[in-house]
Amino acid sequence: MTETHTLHATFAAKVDAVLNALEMEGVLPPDCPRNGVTVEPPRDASHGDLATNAAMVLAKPAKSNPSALAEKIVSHLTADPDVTEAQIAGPGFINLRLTEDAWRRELKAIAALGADYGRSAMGGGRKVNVEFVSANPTGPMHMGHCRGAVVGDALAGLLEAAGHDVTREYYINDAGGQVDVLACSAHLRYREALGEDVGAIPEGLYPGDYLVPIGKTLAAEYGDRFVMAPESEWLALFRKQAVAAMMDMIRADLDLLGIHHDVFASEAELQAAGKPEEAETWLRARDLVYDGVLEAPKGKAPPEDWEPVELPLFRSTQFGDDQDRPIRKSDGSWTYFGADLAYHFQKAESADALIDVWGADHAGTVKRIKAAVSALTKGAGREVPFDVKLVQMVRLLRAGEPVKMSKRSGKFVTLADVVEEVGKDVVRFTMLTRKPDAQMDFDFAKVVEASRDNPVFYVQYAHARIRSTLRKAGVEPSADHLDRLVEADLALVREAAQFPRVVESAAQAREPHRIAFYLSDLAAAFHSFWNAGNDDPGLRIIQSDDNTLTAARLFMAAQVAQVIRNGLAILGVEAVEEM
RNA sequence: GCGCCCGUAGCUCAGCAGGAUAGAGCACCAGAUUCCUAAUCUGGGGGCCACAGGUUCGAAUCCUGUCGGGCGCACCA
Repeated sequence: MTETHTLHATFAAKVDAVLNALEMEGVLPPDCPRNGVTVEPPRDASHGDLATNAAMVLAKPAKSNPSALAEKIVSHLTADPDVTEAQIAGPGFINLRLTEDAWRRELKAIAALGADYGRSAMGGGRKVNVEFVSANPTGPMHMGHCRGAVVGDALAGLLEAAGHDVTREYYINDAGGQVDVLACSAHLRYREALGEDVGAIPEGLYPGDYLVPIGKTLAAEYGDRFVMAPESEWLALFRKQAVAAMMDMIRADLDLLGIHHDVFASEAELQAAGKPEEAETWLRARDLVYDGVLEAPKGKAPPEDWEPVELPLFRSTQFGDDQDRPIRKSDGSWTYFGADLAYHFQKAESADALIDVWGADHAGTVKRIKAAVSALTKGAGREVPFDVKLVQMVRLLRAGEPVKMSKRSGKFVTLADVVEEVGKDVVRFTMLTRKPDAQMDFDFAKVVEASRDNPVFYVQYAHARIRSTLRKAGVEPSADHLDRLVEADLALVREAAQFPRVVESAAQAREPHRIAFYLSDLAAAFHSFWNAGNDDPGLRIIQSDDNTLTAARLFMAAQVAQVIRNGLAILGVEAVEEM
């Protein structure tokens, strides 16, 4: 816990200590649960620096009323040398005002911790597996994958910052029908590479040009031996090579976004290792899998080829799902779900918690997989918490007009195109400026706009302003005379000092977008401070006739920049030095 | 028909697992540049938090129902 000596953490601990003392005095009952107690800045800054709801939350268990309990808490808190004022307000809030010195010390703490300021030990080194992207290995990444990729990676970064041991994982769906189609498409390109006129790519195969180089590679390697050969001779081979080539492309696309997975897990290898059979045997032994016939879909006209078939079904209805779900197809091969439950069980063996980041179009499958993971891990004697984060679709716009895409022709906007046009940092930050479960628009024109309503720019601009001032000042930042700082400076320090608790609460909620919103707030506080220097020259950072004040201001500003940099780093965005 | 997500200012969205008078940006109106980046800032108007009940000291937040929008509904991943 060495890295949590920040002001917010310190005061949370102090309130906790007061509650301990009250417990000793018999005011509070022993072992009273305190999870509802918060210590955070009040919504209205005029109320003070910090506020706690402890008296309201604990009044009932203490068999007292909020204001009476608050009085007792306040009498302890006023004894603290860092507290100048402790007042009871509203229904029982306790508002604290801290000494200016406490904030000056926090400024030094930011400097001392540097890039580590904001890191937390909250996670206690728990192992969290975050599976994200997991795009089918049948082509390059397109914008549909982008948001999940960024949100997943930023979530992983956030959990790391909050003290978790994070594994970034990608599940390669290399065992289903789609990769057979890929292999057939590659075979066509292979024939084409050998000089055959294949004409238009038939319906049902992947038409994209990206398969042309695969065909050439296969032609160079195997000559014409597979041109007339039956599918059974080349399918597995072509599938393997095509998938490998697709994964190289996908890895390159992810690299453009600065995303690097620790583990790439293959569905085909999982099946080859017999993992789904193991899971099935286990589930059958507990009557969680049985052979049954599903009813035709209700409400809508059933598909033309629908027919009742007996399949091995997982009892997901026991866990709130609409119907039981097949784990094998009628030909005996595994369904996606059948393999996926075994895969999640495998992941759970080496993790304390699992998180999947999925596109919202898979929302309908959340219940069954959560049910299966719960059943399997509980059955193994160690239930592993499992969370599915759904990210909504992104609508691509160009100056307000939807960007047209045609799936049939294989023409879609690739991730590489977008990154090339607007840059990695813009893509990443923009994807995090909306909570993931709301649809969002991504407008090529707006995201590169240099204005207040573009948060990417706005935050970067604040950082660049500070850095360029530091370069131009001609005075070294110094903490020697922080007593020269005035209220306007300290207001900025208070905002910067929120960072550690923002990281913790964002990590707890598993919502990286909160970091992005906080950075916008901090940037706004800085721009406001900067412009205050227009009206009052005494508030400018550089005071040509006063080197000690300049040095103190530079020190303060440098720490604001540090916090912006640290926040951006969690999101995987680089801070710029100038604009 | 069923399930999931969503409904907050004219527009785009926050709202920190129930807290104080619901916030920001855009747009609109009025202002600030002999000065470290005005690519910015200051002030103003603008709200039945879709609607109706419920839970409690207290609800935009939790529960139920209604209305409205999006997505998904057999061996596709």
